[in-house]
Amino acid sequence: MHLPSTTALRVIAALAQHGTVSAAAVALSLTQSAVSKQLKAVEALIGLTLFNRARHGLVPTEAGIVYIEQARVALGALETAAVRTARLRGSRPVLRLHVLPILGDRWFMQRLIGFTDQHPDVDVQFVTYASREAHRDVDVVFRFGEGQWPGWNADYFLGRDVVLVGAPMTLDRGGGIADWRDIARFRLLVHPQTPLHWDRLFAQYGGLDIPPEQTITLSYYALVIRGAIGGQGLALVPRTLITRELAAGELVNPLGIGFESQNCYWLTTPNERPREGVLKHFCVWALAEAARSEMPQGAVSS
Amino acid sequence: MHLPSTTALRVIAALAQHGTVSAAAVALSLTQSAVSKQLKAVEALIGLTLFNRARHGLVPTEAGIVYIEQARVALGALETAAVRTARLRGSRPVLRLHVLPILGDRWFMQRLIGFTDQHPDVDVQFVTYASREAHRDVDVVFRFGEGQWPGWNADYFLGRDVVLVGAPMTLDRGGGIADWRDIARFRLLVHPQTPLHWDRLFAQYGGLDIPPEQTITLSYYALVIRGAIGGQGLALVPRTLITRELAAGELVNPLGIGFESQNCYWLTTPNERPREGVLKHFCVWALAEAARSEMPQGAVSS
DNA sequence: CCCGACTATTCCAATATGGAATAGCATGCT
DNA sequence: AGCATGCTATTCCATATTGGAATAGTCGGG
Repeated sequence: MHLPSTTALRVIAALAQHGTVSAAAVALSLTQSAVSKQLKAVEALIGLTLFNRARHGLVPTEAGIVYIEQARVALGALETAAVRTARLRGSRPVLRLHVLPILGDRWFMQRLIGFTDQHPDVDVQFVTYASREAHRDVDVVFRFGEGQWPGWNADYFLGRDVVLVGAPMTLDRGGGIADWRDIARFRLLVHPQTPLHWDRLFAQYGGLDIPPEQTITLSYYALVIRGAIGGQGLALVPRTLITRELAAGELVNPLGIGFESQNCYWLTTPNERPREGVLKHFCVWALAEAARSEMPQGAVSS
Repeated sequence: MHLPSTTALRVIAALAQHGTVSAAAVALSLTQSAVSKQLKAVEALIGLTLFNRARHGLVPTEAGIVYIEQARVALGALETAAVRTARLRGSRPVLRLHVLPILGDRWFMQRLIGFTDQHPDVDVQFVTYASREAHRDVDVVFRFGEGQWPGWNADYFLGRDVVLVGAPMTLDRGGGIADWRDIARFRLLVHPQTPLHWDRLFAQYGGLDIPPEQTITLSYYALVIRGAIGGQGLALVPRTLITRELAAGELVNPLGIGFESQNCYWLTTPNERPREGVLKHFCVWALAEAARSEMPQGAVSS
């Protein structure tokens, strides 16, 4: 039997992550056409549909879920191989970063060049699909949580400042938001890893009951943001991840509603690996850059 | 960064298994040229040598060991994906076999057609690189051992009959074997999973001390057999695996020396999966075919 | 019923792949 | 030494695959 190509695997993973062919194409630096064909090729190979073509993008079928999972395992293995051999090669210093996809897309890609320009000798490697076990290979892991991980040194990175946003169209159509209670008139986009965000918000303002059918759960942050832009409903998103959209007016934050979240992004390094040399430079740079990107005035940039 | 192609991964895995470019090429149904190029491509990709070109084949470097391991993980994931989706497809009955490479190469490939001819509707799938965890996906696992696996139903398959063999050239050069004690004059090829075979043989005949430096340990059975054919020394091999070589005179079994091993190949099925329908047919067929292949008269075949 | 936001398809150029033949390189035998 | 042997590396070339640009098709919403 024929095996899928590695780009096919990347396509599957990217589709799962971004939810649409076009978005996946951008993420992979391919055209929509190429992605569409790769997907079709894999589906032909296994004789099953992997994604149901739904209204606003692709939804994995049962087979798709299985395949996505294994594609990630395979890609993870290749990443692990690359990282471990790079360490063996040891020609130039290697910095291995484990970055959650959303951070990679929305924060790192634009800014990392600032670091690599200063340190052209350093081989910066991204690890995205790695399993937990592969954490021992990396120098820095960016995590989402409350800042406590045994054996890891954690610094607040970004994302504490969570804001309520929606597309202008959405707000208009729903009659606008003049008071926080108006939120109840909209559909709410939920991210499974942070379902408590909404509860937290309502608690702050005094309570609000939203029936579950008025929420949409989207498996990736990227989808939540896209959904909000596309007018699916209101979202709660760390402000730093959408500075561009806020600046461009694609998303707006009515009444400045938001809160400080306990759950945010942290920069963590293994305790046993002291932050020195290149690693130290990187941590200092990343934390400074993150702080800068959270300052309101620094937020306006393409 | 570019990723290796999936054929490159298969090449790496096959090289690790067969130890030479040419043998790997045969196993993959490619030319030696193609395999050589793929290997070179991967080495260029990661900037390291994966195999040291040694006297009789390729020996993995440190980087090679890492890479081989991850290539197997990646291929295993793809196999798992294929198997699990095939089950979902469910168009025609699927039979998933986990087969050790040596059995696949030396026994199944030639005989399986006898089964598929009788059951053209059945989708027979091989699983080779699968992790232990993936065992739950398979219908039949061929294992090497003593026949006891909790939760598994085991039938003796083949390989009990272990014989001492060497290339005719080897035997001539070493002065022939007129008595079992003459074994001490030869180098012995050892397979790490069955190091006790030699002890077992010597015990049977009354003891013999072989200094360790007179042995060569080869990591795969395929290499042991190849080594014996190539004149590296004497080997202890299940007779069924080398019927062709014995018939062709490439290997000879002086004096008929050999013994019944406790460690041999077993056909096992999970207890919770009753042997019925296609599964039953396959087990019956495989066991009968194995028995037939172990009969001396049945042994002569190309 | 058209518009917008998608995905699928077609055509074509660029690239990668794999086979056949050949060269190169050690080793062991005479 | 010198040749035969059993490998791997390289070159050349036909073919298959890939990916981009443009185009067509699809679906839901105002």
